[in-house]
Order: sequence, then structure tokens, then C-alpha cells
Amino acid sequence: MNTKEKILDEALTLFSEKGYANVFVGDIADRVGIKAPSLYKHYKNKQAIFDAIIDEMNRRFEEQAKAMQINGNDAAKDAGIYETLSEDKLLKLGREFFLYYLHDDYNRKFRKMLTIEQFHEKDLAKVYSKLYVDDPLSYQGMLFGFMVTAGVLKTENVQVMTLHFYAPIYFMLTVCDREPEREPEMLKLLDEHIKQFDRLYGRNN
Amino acid sequence: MNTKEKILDEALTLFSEKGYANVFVGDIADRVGIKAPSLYKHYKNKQAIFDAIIDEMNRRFEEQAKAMQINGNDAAKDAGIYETLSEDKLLKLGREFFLYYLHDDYNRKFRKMLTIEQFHEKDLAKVYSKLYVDDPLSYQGMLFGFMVTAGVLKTENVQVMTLHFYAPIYFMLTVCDREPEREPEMLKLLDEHIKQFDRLYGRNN
DNA sequence: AAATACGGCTAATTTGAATTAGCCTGATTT
DNA sequence: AAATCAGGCTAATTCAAATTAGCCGTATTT
Repeated sequence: MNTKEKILDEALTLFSEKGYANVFVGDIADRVGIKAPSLYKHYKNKQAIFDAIIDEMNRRFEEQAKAMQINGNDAAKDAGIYETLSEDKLLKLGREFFLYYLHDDYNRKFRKMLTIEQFHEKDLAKVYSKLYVDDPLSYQGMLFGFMVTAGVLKTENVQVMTLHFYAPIYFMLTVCDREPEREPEMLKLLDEHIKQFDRLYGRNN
Repeated sequence: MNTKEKILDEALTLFSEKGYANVFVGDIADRVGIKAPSLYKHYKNKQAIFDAIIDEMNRRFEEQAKAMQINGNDAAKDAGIYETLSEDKLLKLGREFFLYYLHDDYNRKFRKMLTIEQFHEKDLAKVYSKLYVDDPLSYQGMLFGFMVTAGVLKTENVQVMTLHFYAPIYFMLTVCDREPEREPEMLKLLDEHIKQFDRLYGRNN
């Protein structure tokens, strides 16, 4: 990783812990192992570092979205997996999603940074809602839609069903972001959540 | 409202929009209608203003908790209401809770401020989790517990049942905090959520 | 191998925000 | 009614953080 990338990386770490305004250019430089003025060889100013992080995030998520489309036009295939839904599979799905979002450094830091900065600019609010509200609901909603069609889930309002699956996961994620020591507690609760979701919505019970 | 209180009020408004670090002592003074140095006649420094807000919040919530205990040791009575649970009542309960938390100025501003500042100090994380995670879950859990005993709700894991009721409400609250224009959309979804919750967990259906 | 670009450094410079000093007025106390 | 206090103001002061200037060695290009 070259210096320019390292700056973004360390800046994101700091922004996610303290928020933009509480991070000094010198702090970032320290972590990178250079002096503050040297940063300006790479970025016009502090704001440009922040902007570059947002750009990089957009790049990554578009990439991911593209990858999803490939598997997603094959979404029927994806859904095929769920035609034979079992509690175990649902548990695996939920846990994987949860742990990936929680432990993947880039995701976690970026989410925390947006949490802090979301009220600062309308744009950031939009990004937050897209990433952590609308995209997950729409993707999971599609999957649950297939499952309802396939007859493995009850024919309830799919949008609400998705909310019932996702909102608790989101909720537990925010708890862990705030108090990482509660992760074990939340993992246990996550399992209970999914099992009960399956009992309530599943048809094979 | 005297100047000293007005300072807290205006400071909270600003902190909830921009976060502590982005608010200047002069901004607060402007809104109060005095000059920055005059603030120091009332508070030692900027941090003391923030601290006073937290203290005031603690005072208010303790007061509220006490009021709840009075009605809460009569919690059986509270629960009595729910022994004859109907979808309408559940809807009313959910909407009232949601709209109160959303529209009550003090609640909304304080919640937004904590959202921004939660990662800054361990104490604030604790306060956040108490107010928006553990207290609501514990209070609503108690109510649902009574309802299960009274036979109006299925005998599922009450902790998870409470999570299934509360997490979506919390989730929609955060959406409205971030994008107030989505309130109508969320209110509609709130109703659907509660109706479906009732269909899933209610026994009289 | 000269010229140039790159990326680091130290030493200013600038800026802007928090806080302090010290004065003034009008109310309250003694 | 003198003395004190409360709470406002303007004019410093302080200080920290962002940014700029300008130097220098190394690597790359021509």
C-alpha cells in the first residue's frame, strides 16, 4: 500500500473513531509515519482526504453492486438455494451477513464514520440510507419474495417481512459498533432472532 | 426561560445538528442573543455547557423513570389494558411511542446529539445504549411478558418478541432523524409493521 | 549525466476560535 | 444611599491547527 492509500486508510480509522472535526491533519500524518505538511503532497487539504474516502467507498460499493447483478440476474439461482429453506440455512445467511458487516474493517469504519457525519450534509444522509436502509431491504426483499413464491415462507407483506428480518440485525450491529464487548450477547440474540423468525414465517414448521 | 437555560437549549439544538466540535461558542451566543464572552458568566467553558446538557438529561430521565415506577408497580394495571389486546390498541401504542420520541424536541435533539457523539466517550455510548436499547427493551419486554401470561400473545421467547416489535420502530426512527421528509413513508410502514406483528404473535386471530 | 519530478522535511504564516481582562449599568442587599 | 452583584459588552490574548514556503535527497526521465 503506497503512502497515498495509507493516508486514506489511517484517516478513515481516525474519522470513524472521533469524527472529521476532531481529527487533526497531524494525527493522520503521525499514523502514516510522515509529517503533516507532507500530506499536502498527496491531497489538496483535509477536506480532500475526506472526499477521497467517500469516492473510494462509492467505487467499492458500485463494484460490489455489479458483482451482485451477475449473481443477481441469476437471482433465481440464488433463490433456488432458498426454495429448500431450512432454519440452518437461514441462520448461516444471517450470521454471515452480520459478521461480515461487523468485522470487515472497511465496512465497519465507514459505517461508523457515516453515523457520526450523517447529519452534517444531506448527501451523507442519502449515502447512509442507501447503504444501510434501502439497499439491504431491497436485496433481502427480493430474496424473501422468491421464497414466498417458492412456498417456503408465509404470504405476508414481503416488505414488512424483510423489515422484521433486517431491522433487528441492523439494531444489533449498531449495538456492537458502540459497545464491541456486547458482541457475544448480540450473537446469541441474533440466533434467537432468526430461529423465531423462521418459526413465525416459515411454512415447513 | 432564563438565559442560563436558554444557553442549554440553543446549544443542544446546535450540537444535535452539527456535533460538539463543529459548534462555536459564538454560534450559541448568537442564538441566545448575547456575545460569546457573556456565556462565560453562566458556564465555565464550552465543555461545561455540554456536561450540563447531559446532567439535565439524566435528571429528566430519572424523573420519567420514577413516574414509570408509579404506574409500573401498578404495571399489572398497565398490563390489564393489554389483557384485552386488540390490533387497534397495539397500533395506538406503537404510534404514540414513535411520534412522541420523534417529535418531542428534547428527545429528538438529544438522541441526535448522542448519535453523533456516541463513539467519543465510553460514557456516552453507555447512555445511548441505556436510553435507546436496554430501557425500551426492558420496559416493553415487561408489557409483552404480561400479555403472554394473559394469553393474548403466543408463548414465544419474549425477549426476541420485544426485539421484533422494537427494532423496526427504532430503525424507522433513525431514518426519520436522518431524512425527516420520509416520515409519511415510515408512518405507513409503522402501521404495516404493527399489523403484521399482531397477525404473527396475536392469539385472537 | 543533466534535468525534472516526487515526496519528504523544518520553519514560517495564517486563521479562527476559546477564553480572559476589565469596564459599565442596572438591580439588590445591607 | 453606599456597596455589591449579576450579567452584559468590547477589546485583548492565547493557542492550536491548517496550510504555505522553500529546501533537499533520491529516483526517473530524456
